[in-house]
Amino acid sequence: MRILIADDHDLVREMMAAYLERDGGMQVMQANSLEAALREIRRSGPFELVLLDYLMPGMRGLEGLSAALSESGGNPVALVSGTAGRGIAETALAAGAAGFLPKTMPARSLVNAVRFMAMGETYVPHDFMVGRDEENPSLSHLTPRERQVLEGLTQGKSNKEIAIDREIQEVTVKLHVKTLCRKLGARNRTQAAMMARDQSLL
Amino acid sequence: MRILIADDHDLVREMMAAYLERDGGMQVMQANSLEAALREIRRSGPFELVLLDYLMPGMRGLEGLSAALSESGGNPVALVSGTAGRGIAETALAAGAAGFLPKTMPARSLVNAVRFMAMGETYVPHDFMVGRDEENPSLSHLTPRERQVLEGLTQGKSNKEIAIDREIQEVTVKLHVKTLCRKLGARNRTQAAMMARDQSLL
DNA sequence: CAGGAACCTATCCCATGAGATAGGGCTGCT
DNA sequence: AGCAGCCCTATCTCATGGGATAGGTTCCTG
Repeated sequence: MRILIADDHDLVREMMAAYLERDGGMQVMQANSLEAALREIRRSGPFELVLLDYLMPGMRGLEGLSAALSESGGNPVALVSGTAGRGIAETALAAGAAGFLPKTMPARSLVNAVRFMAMGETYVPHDFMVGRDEENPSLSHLTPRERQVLEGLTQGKSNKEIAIDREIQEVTVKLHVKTLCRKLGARNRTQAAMMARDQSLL
Repeated sequence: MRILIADDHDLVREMMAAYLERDGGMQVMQANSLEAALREIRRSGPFELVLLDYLMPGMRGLEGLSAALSESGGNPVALVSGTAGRGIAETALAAGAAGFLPKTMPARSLVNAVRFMAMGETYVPHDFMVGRDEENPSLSHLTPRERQVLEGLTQGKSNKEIAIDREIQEVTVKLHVKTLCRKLGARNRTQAAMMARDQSLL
């Protein structure tokens, strides 16, 4: 079985590769950025599974996932992350990911999960999706525009800057900021930005 | 050689343990939180080296490091982190850490680094500390008060709230915010907060 | 077609943040 | 004593953010 692991944390990636090769008998290729991963997919053909780290140079949220999906033409692509919460996981699956592997999962489940996904199934740890539904905002209730505005907030931009970026009026940005803060339970833009960053909502 | 790895990312920790046992011939104990690590140190005696993940339940910045250091009585304790920058590394070494291992380091260096630190030496990847000195703020130029205010900013607090917390006037907080933003190169409070969080300055 | 959802805009109002300027007090160092 | 650095405060601008209300569009779905 040929798979590709893309993660900029050399330590983690190389150890995962060693583990999957030794305990899973797989052939593992590696890349340390999204760009390198795409190049590898183009170069050495389709993989039975591609694992992408969620926080990696070039990923830009879930854009990288889409890029990898279209590049690997039908073959499964899954996300790996140490920090992202269910909000990300849900969005990733909706965007076509084959699965989501939190780094808090036990190592012994890894080989099975990889095999499972390579067979075309969708894998998410059971205990990862259950639990708090209301308690955890999970940004799933944010509209696309609100997400864009929130992205601007995380970059410390002013309403005016965001308005220019998105080509809308400043008042409209204010509206989105207000509703987005309400949905997230934040008292102001800074808190909203920190929550987004903390929970890796974006 | 007996070492202890404490990391809440089961996947990463278990694979590191497997790697060090197989390729390094070491005996590796594990813990998934600071508390568990301290318990393990007390229970199964001193280790030749303890590896602590920087972001782990109970760590509270570098408090966890100090706790582990005093608990393991003279034996070396090192930090591992995927996100922290040189600001943290410097502070950690100053606080008595035996070394700092970024997760971006190559896996093959790991065994050597561990052996090195277990012998009482201090290990930090060379390419990690060099380079940008001015470019990277590293918060070392912030005064104690400014750090406290920055902490408030990362919690999304208003100037008034911070003023009450620290028992100073609101105007004074504004002054600190202004100078702190200048030092960090941030254009506003939100950017300053995000920079602090990004680089794990706090 | 009616209703909902998401989006956009406008106009007010008040609170807050950002910035400049000008002090005074304290500490530690030379 | 003089200086520098840090901390605190005051007063005064202007810009920005936060919030309410009201009304408009488009698109999709029952």
